Amino acid sequence: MPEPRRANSTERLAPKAVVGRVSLYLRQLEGLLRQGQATISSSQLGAALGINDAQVRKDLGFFGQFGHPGIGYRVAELTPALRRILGIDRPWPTAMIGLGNLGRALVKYRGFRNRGFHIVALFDKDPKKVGQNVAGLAVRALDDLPRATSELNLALAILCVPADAAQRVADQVVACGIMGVLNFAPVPITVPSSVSVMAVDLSIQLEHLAYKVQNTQGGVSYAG
Amino acid sequence: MPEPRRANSTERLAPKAVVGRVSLYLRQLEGLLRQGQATISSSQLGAALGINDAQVRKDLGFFGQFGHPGIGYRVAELTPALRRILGIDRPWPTAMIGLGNLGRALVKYRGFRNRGFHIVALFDKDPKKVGQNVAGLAVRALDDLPRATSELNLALAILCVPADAAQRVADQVVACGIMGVLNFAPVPITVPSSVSVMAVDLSIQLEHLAYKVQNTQGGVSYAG
DNA sequence: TAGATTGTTAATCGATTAACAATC
DNA sequence: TAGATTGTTAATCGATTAACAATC
Repeated sequence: MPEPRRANSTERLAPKAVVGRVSLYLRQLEGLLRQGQATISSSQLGAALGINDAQVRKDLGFFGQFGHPGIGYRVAELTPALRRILGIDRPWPTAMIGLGNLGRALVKYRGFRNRGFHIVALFDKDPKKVGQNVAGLAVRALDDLPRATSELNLALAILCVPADAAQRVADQVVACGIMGVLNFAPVPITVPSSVSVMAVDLSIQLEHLAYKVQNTQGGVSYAG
Repeated sequence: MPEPRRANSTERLAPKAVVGRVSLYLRQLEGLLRQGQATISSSQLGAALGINDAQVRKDLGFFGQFGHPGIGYRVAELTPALRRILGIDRPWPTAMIGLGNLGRALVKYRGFRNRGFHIVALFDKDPKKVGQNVAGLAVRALDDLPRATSELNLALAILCVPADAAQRVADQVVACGIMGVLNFAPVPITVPSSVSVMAVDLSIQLEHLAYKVQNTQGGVSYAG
């Protein structure tokens, strides 16, 4: 009976860590839904992910009240609620910019389409690449970005360009009215506060891994 | 004159956030080195990255004393010190496991090799892929992993396999004695505490972006 | 020397966890 | 009802920032 109450209209953006965990909860719930499990408690949901039960409740509490005391959370109820919160209850027409190795691979990557991120236009600066076909889409010139943005209603852009081009391209993206950028270039980009950016810095991840391996007890060196 | 003093022998693993920022400092310093700048203060270094000067000093202080009061940090001194701290002052022979779109792209990606991560062996379960050549390396069967690990001294593995294979492959990787895993599979993997894992979850990043775009003032919808 | 800047301690801020009344 | 579990407040823990003596 209790329709999940409206989220907090105070509308503060949730902390990064909270949003990341909500994505994990959602994945877990999608699995439970497939398995046909009807309800789950915060402690069960947390245990599966190594997260404290109070944390699970607090995280969800950030967005509203979704649980049933004595029962837990109804999987069929919480799952769509979290999809709505994350904004993946609808498609996101997305541009891929930069079709080097990484860009081409991500265009073909299934994981994005599955979550509603539809790559519908490809752009590259290199005239030799323009016109090429990648996964059924023709690569466009970067100049074509403003027109394509309005025609295709592009909302997001994935940036897979070299470091020295990243800021310039980001400026073009912003000028077109695109509101979100996933930045794979190994350099931070600056955008107006109305535009959202998430950076995926692969080298930094790998450096962090090297640090951990080097400093985990037992050491690493074969020479030791 | 003051050779950077030995790092904290107490050897606690630095917090994730600290290590991430140290990677950023290093990149910044490498740029300064190329430009020939001799010294930099914590406030200058921080300003370039939007980080508080006290934070910069505290982060570096975690690993030792590298600065010179009244002067700042000598670029030519701090740069190699940070490389050593992160463990990228030497090559890391790395295996790529799973040669779908993402795996193949990452094998060709220059950013890894530049930082000392040398992908020297490729593995896939699919017999049709075994023997194929990717970027000059022949794809091996997964069964070949133990032998290749000792022959090539493999220290790290990059996992680009589907979700349902991730844990099984991780177990094989651990059994071979590989000490670090960069996991691109959209599912957390469990490994012994002596093994390090960094997860790169592309869908979670994109979901976070959708959340931010949806909840940033001004909204997003064309219907609004 | 005077000015600049570090390394580090103390103060602040934010995030996680514990505890428990309210509720099914 | 008794047992389970939520939502939320208070307590704890950790990370960031401010402040400043020490130093070049």
